[in-house]
This record gives sequence, C-alpha cells and structure tokens, in this order.
Amino acid sequence: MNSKTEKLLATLPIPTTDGVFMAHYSARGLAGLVFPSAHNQNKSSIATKTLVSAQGRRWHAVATKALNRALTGRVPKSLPPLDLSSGTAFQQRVWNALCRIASGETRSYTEIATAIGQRTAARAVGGACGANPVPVFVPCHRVLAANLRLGGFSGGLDWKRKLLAREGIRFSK
DNA sequence: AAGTATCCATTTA
DNA sequence: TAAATGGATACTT
Repeated sequence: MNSKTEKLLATLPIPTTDGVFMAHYSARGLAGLVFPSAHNQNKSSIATKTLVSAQGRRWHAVATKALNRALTGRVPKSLPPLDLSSGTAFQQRVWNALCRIASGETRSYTEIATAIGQRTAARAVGGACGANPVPVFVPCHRVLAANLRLGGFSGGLDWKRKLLAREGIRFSK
C-alpha cells in the first residue's frame, strides 16, 4: 500500500446486469472499482450522494455508461479519468501497459514484464495486476499465463472467465 | 503431468 | 531487515 493515497471524495453504486459495483472517486478521478458482493449490494450509499460535486457526477455518469458497455462486450466510448496515484511506480508502469492492450487481445505476464523492461519480472507483474484498483477499465483480465492458460484473478476467476468470454477471447484450461 | 528452481515487488513479522 | 507471499515460468524428471 501507499501512505500518500489520495483521499476519497465519494463512493457511488453502479448498477449493472451483473450486480451493483461500487465506484470510489478521488479529486483526480475514478480511484477504485469494486465487484458486486453481498457487502455492497445492500449497503446504502445515499449519504454520500448529496456530497458529490458536479464534476464527480459527470465522472460517475461516464463511468456508469462505460462499465455497462464493457460488461456487454462493447468498447466504452469514453472513460472517466482514472486516478492510479495510489500505486507504486512499478505498479503504475504495469497498469499503464495493461491499458494498451486492445479489447479482444491478450498478453501473457511475461509479455507485460518485457514491455516495461523487466523480462524476468512476470511474477511481480502478477502481483501488480492483483493490486489494480480499477478492474475492467484497467484490463487486468486480458493478461493470461503462458500458453493462454487462465492463471489467476484476485477478484475471482469466474469474473475473469466472464469478462474474457464477453470480449470474445478464447483461452485454454 | 508433476516436481523443482528461480523470478521480483510487496507485505508482514 | 528477514521471511513469506503471490493472478509466473522454464526446466527437469
């Protein structure tokens, strides 16, 4: 973790056909996205709603639309600004590399490692992927292990399979 | 198809 | 600081 993490301004729900995601916003943009869970399904977030700035509402509108598009296998027309300042330098390099993977494409952990100039750091790349605060938009799910094996996924392998399937990506095992 | 050795940033003790 | 821990890989049975 990082001590100079940007303070969160609001947490808003994003309803989708797959459940209610939770979006965390900082002053810089979307700083976190959480998969639906029993925890946030019932949780009322109405309290924070009235505190959101006009800019925050705008970001949230964009994020909501983008997430719903992404979950239905379409490419989002536009994304809200992402605040990845909470990550270490290494993690930000990895996340940045992930954002360059086009929808429908995949890379291996080694390829990402090579892309950021550390061919042997595949394992560390895996760690950075797991630390990704904004899944889906930062496409950590498009990273497969060597030979297109599935590998792992912090947010649950079911999600990884589902996201890949909706982008028309094929993988083995 | 399993085991083993080595990889590297982060976390935890 | 040192040891443990992952969304790994490549090499060796």
